[in-house]
Amino acid sequence: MSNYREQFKKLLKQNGLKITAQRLEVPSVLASCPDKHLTAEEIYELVKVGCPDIGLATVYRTIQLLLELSVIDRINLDDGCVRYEIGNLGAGPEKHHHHHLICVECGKVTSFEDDLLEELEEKIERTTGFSIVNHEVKLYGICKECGGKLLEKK
Amino acid sequence: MSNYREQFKKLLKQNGLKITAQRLEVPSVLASCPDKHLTAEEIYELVKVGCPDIGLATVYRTIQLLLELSVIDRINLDDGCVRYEIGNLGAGPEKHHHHHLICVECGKVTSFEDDLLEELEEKIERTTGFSIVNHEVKLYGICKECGGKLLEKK
DNA sequence: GTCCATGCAAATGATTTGCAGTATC
DNA sequence: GATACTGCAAATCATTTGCATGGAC
Repeated sequence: MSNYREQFKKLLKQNGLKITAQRLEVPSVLASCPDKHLTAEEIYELVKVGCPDIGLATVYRTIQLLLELSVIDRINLDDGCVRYEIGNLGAGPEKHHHHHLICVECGKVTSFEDDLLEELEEKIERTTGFSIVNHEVKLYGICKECGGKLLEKK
Repeated sequence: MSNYREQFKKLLKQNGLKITAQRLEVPSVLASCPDKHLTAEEIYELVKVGCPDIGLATVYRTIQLLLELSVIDRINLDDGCVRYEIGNLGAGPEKHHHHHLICVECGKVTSFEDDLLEELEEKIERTTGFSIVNHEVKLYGICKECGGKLLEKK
């Protein structure tokens, strides 16, 4: 949907923030590759296409802003750099998807269904009295495709 | 057990590595606070007590070594610095415990039972064909104690 | 005696910050 | 026109690396 941009502008206004080309471009880049998990540097390179004079510091500042507004999510794959992906604006604050399957063979990152986690969290809340508000789950393993390829080789 | 140190010495020898005071001191510090999740800097400060001339670089090098030998585990709580905790030497490579409950009120970090996760992982393997070999799970929320205190205030 | 390991200082790489100029409201 | 935002360069912070010295085997 292209009213994504309008929603975002409204969000900036609501928070007393100014609408600038830079602030529009960063989420636009993230939204254009929803499953890519880009680093700040990668975002910088892509943003420069539509906004050639932008500085890296502004990219970082905008990322910070977008995180605070929950427009984007931070992902840490422990590969030395933090990554970001577009969140689902307007879907409500409960709709995180900080849970990834990471293939140790090809590096591909995919998500899995929320509801599987909800079950786990319910059980933990019951057994520990800990009330869960957010999560970050990374499962490392071998994806279907790589598993198939490894079998072929044998 | 104090044969922990002997086990570790054996491990070094097996890998053709030299036994030095520094290499003995770092895991010793980690073992003395098993649930503390120390940063490299914190380890450095503690190691200096028994080994005053050690350099920070050696701490980092030793940590790297211990990670490779699976003597310690890395934990990233996304608070800007990586933390480490002693692993269970000799309990076999399958015994990770990279799954934590993090209280957003008091910052306390605890672990939860493995078997709850195993169930989740089984389900995911069945539904996605992804074969899981390791995990890092962080659940953010409010611990029992803080939950109680918050209720009292009302 | 031979190398591996260490300490120190300098290098690195991601991220942040200070500041003067610039654009938004 | 006031003030928030930006770009640049310098600063920061955790971690790594080069190199000459020192210690383990």
